Amino acid sequence: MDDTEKVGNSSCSDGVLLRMGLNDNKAGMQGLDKEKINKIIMEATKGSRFYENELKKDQQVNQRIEKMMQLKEKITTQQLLKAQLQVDKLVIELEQSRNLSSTIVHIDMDAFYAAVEMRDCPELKEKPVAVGSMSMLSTSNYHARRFGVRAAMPGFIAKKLCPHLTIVPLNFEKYGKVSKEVREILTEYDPNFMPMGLDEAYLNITEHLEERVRWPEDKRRFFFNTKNDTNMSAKSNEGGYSSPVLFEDNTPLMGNHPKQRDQSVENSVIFGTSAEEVVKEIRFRIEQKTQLTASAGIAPNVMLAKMCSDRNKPNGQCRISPERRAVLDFLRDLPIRKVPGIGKVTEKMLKALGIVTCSELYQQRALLSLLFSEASWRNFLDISLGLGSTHLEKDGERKSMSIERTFSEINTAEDQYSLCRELCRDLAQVLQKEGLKGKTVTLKLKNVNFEVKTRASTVLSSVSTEEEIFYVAKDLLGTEIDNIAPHPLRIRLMGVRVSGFLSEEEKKYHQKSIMSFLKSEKEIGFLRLQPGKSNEECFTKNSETSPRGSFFDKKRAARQLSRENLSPSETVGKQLFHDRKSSADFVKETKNVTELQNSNMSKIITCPVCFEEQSSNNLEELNRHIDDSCTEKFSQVISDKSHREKQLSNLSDIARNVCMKQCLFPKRISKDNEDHFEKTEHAEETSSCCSFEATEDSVLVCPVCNSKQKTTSLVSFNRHVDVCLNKGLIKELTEKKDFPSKTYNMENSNTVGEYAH
DNA sequence: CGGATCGAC
DNA sequence: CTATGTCGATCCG
Repeated sequence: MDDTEKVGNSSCSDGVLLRMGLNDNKAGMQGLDKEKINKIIMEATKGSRFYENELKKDQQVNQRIEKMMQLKEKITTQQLLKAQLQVDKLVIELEQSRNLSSTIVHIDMDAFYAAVEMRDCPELKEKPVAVGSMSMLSTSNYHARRFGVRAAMPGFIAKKLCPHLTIVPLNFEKYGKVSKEVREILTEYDPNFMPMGLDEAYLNITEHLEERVRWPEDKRRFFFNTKNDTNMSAKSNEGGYSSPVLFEDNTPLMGNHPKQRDQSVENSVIFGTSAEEVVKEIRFRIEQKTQLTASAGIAPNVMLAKMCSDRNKPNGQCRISPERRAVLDFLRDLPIRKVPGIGKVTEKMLKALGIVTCSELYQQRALLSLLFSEASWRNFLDISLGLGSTHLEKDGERKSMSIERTFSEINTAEDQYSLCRELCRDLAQVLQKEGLKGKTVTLKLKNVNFEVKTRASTVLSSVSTEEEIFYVAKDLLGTEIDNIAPHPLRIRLMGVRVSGFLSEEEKKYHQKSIMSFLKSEKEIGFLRLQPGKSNEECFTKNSETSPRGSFFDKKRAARQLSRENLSPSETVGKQLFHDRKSSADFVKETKNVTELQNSNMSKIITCPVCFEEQSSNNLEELNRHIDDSCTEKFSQVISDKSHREKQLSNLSDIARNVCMKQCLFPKRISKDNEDHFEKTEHAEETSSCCSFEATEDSVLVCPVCNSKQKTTSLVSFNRHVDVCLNKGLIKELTEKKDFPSKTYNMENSNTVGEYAH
């Protein structure tokens, strides 16, 4: 959305509020200047709980900056030199991998929600308009922006800035429809285009361009929608901008092709075959179809395309030609805040280091590699080189699903619990619609002082129904209520999230193991932990002898849990208030369940492991089902292998193979004498799948320094390998005489890049 | 794993 | 009166 335009100047200590107000004020136009805007905002804000919290957050950021500056002081020129060598070696690699062959387009509808509302209500056309409510605005039109009215600003403050502002409530259904119309156009240019919200999308038009050169003119001819003509020209004048005829942007619409000025058909236009022409065509068609304008960016990668579309909005487009030089020129004076992924906080931190533009980001690359995490400074480096993804990766599987609501203060436990239940119910509904179950439930609370807390709990088996989610969430909530007692918990927001879904891969693995399990006992020899004995015997034995933390203990815990959870849903529903479960209560509940089971009432029982409702109330049958579920659960544990393989993919190539082998076939060089279950010994010999369990306490050898690493986790092992790799790299760089040929100079280290100064 | 934070729409 | 809702990523303990 073009109205999400990043604003903010958070470098000054009182910058908290500035981010809401800054606005270029076109000279001579009706509106307010920055100073006035900030004054009004400040008056409306100061003293509020919200403001106090903003100040608090701001101080936290300042502390982070202080820490960073202290770290910076400790850096020696030696360290900086080493870092420079290391980073610049990487720069060379990155530079070699630069790929300019794709054409990525970013389409961004102008002030989308506001534009739709204005289109549908001519009354609004000449007025300042915002979409949202008195408490929060989603967007504003350009007229309103001149008063400092922007997205993410509460409506009541916007009203103070601009008393004539019309606030239109959100109407997502309508925006969805319009969005769909736009997408129908986009899909013709890239069937795999990637929508980002309702008003933005990325397209990879590389293939389209290849085909298009062979297209006859007729395929590139489009007609004006004469019916909407008047409407349309009014539209491109949105907010009083005296902009022009369609496509009077940076380049003339018709380009140089003589044939493009086709007069034979009065009300049609023919577009050329270049990327610019394609994008003009897209914008033309969008406007003809929806009466709304869009801005666009064309560039060799996603990041650049996004920044590019920002350049000439509204109703304009911009292209970075696929040349290294053009990319670097574009970036040279570009403020880092314009870069997607760089927000208010990062901007402020970098500003503390004197970094404002992308070229400055490049100049400080060595320093940044010492002050920031690997992921961060690598990202900074990519940004300053103008590197980004050259294709559109379809987003992966969903990782979490959540729901949250803001309300006026709620401070009684009773209301809080019923609210929590309601959230769980609504969440369960959408969760089940997508057929998802997750193992982690997170409760989010925001108190009346705007302080946010999250509390999570991971359970053994995936949850998805209202009851299951609430069962976990209510305890999290209870703990928070208890923690603050005797004060009441005064909240203004509550949210519930479920995460930890089985990935598609895991689902398949899971399914497969169930299938083979059901198919025949013989075929699942790998599951059998002790040859010659049945699985059941194995499980029972281990559940008695295995050390704490094992799956079998968890199973037992699950059974315990089941006694609480087995109560039929109505009971669970009633037991909710103030049930911090005194042991007496617990006994009562348990007793109820026992009675229930003994009686022959036909109630629905929920399996504590798989959480499926069981029609039978025969205890034996139920227990058998629970055992089966546990077996299933066990195969899930095995399938965790794929997780670790994913982690391994983060390792360097050299390290990965070694590590992979060792993880799959761990060689136990030494081990503590405690906590070894027999199971793993057997498992190691019989199957690599089971042996994975044993990896936790095995010894890995660093593929770089060859020393034995006793790891408790792959993460720390990875860290060690990384350190070793870095050491090796520095050594290599300092020892090699032929590389680099130039001497590195701290002050002026532009040996690789091309930024001036 | 859990919690906080950042950033995007 | 009155400062969103949802999601993914990352960092740290």
